[in-house]
Amino acid sequence: MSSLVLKLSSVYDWVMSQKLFAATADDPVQDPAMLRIDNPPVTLREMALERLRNAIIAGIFRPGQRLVERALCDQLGVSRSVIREVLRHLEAEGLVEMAPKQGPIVALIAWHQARQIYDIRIALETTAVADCARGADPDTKEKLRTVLEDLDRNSRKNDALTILAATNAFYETIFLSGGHEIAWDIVKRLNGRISRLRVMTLATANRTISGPANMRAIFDAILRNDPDAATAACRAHITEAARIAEGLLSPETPATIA
Amino acid sequence: MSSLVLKLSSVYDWVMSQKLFAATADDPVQDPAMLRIDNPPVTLREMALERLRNAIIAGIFRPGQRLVERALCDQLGVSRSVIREVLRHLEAEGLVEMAPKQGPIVALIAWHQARQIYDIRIALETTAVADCARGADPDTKEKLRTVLEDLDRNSRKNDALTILAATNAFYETIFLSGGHEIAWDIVKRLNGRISRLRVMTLATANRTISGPANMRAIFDAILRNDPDAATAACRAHITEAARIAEGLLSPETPATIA
DNA sequence: TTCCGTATGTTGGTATACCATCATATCAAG
DNA sequence: CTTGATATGATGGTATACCAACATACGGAA
Repeated sequence: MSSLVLKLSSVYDWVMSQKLFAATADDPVQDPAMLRIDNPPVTLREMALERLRNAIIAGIFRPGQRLVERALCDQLGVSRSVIREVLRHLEAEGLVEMAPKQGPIVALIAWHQARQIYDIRIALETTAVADCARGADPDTKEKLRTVLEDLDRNSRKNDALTILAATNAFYETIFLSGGHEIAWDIVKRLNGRISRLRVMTLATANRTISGPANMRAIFDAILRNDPDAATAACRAHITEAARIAEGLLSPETPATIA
Repeated sequence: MSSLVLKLSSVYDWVMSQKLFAATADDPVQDPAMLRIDNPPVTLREMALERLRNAIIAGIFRPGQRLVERALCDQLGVSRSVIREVLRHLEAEGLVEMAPKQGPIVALIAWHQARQIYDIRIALETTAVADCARGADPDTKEKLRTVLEDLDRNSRKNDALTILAATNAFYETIFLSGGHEIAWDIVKRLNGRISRLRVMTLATANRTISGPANMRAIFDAILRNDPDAATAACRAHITEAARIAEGLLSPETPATIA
């Protein structure tokens, strides 16, 4: 770990690949603002933020691990100003905590918190899928179909991070189709906080089977424009994930996952 | 506005009054960790964060207004490092946006976003009040009664910020009694983003009447341990607030409230 | 009068320097 | 062997310096 390096030199392509700009660019057909030159002022801070966030979510930095500022400076190749501003952002996101007298550490997650997160996801995601089932346009349905195909392909390879990305794409499509950008922001943030749990959950054998099955049930309900069925399937999906997560986390020490 | 000064000198008492530490100190009876000395490292950054956040929520800085870093340095009496880290935090909270080529501005709120926020609040708050109604202990009920009394007293004075604080205390009690700390964090943050709307909504005459009435209906339902009635009353409370807010915001220019 | 180029001042982005504090190690006294 | 005091190294908190880029104002030329 001491040799970990996350250099930012020549990461422009990487940044571009992260569709950082999806939030600002709408459908080119409808949005004349698409003509904007939009030379994106990719700042060091933004790059470092994405890097560090991904590193934490991917588990490169373990929960509870100290994030020594000067060490991060070396690893990322930027100054402390940048690192500290990034840490403030991640702190507000809940991914980093400030341990008293110690400085920043990767946030710990207790089961009673994870459970709340799953509950909130149920509340927000069931609303979103129901809305989507009520009025999904053909484009959305087609997109969901494509995402599910990707998921099926990838679920066989059992690459947790890839599956996670596909799952995110699935729900992102649902949320955004119903105009729930803010709710999606919240869910994204919450998912970041339980990312380790999600990876561990996916590693569970039966999860790679029933997870996609549940999502297909949601998809079918949306195709049939059946909000109630979609809600039920969504609730089942998250509830099951939460149950698996509880089995993984609950027996651990009283409040943390290391 | 140019003479605005938010000096931090000798604000220790103010900070203490903000119950910054409520999150770290639990019930002293149950929590032996309460014995900790806990010399709170009140950092300049934390003070500046609270100050600036409150200033934005209170409307001292208007939506869309530029937050020039060096000017804030003068107004708050701290260096740019502190200001910039605070701005990062507020940016992650959604209270501040980074305008391209311009720097930070107070976040604008469009009605289609405000509407989403009210919808999310309905999802989260109905869940919380239902849980509270299911298993509220006498202490919680007593606390709610006290808060409602405060509200009645203050609602006559028509001081929007005070009423807002009492309303927050009401819901905070409900959320925390059911162990929904994370949901309450989310709601708090969302409320910050629509704080102007909330103040304007409260200024509406009939709101000062029906708002407390709705909250009393929620309270009564909790007293009777009637989750369904509590849910309905809560939904009515938020829906009504949203309707008033829509009337205030919707006729405005296409996407912002200034 | 209009248009264009230059100069200037403001702003955010970045890096670095300094300081108080805390944790740890070392060592001496009991 | 244990306890306590001192020294030292590391860490976060804070302030400041420097720079590139942008916006604006001004002035001259067509």
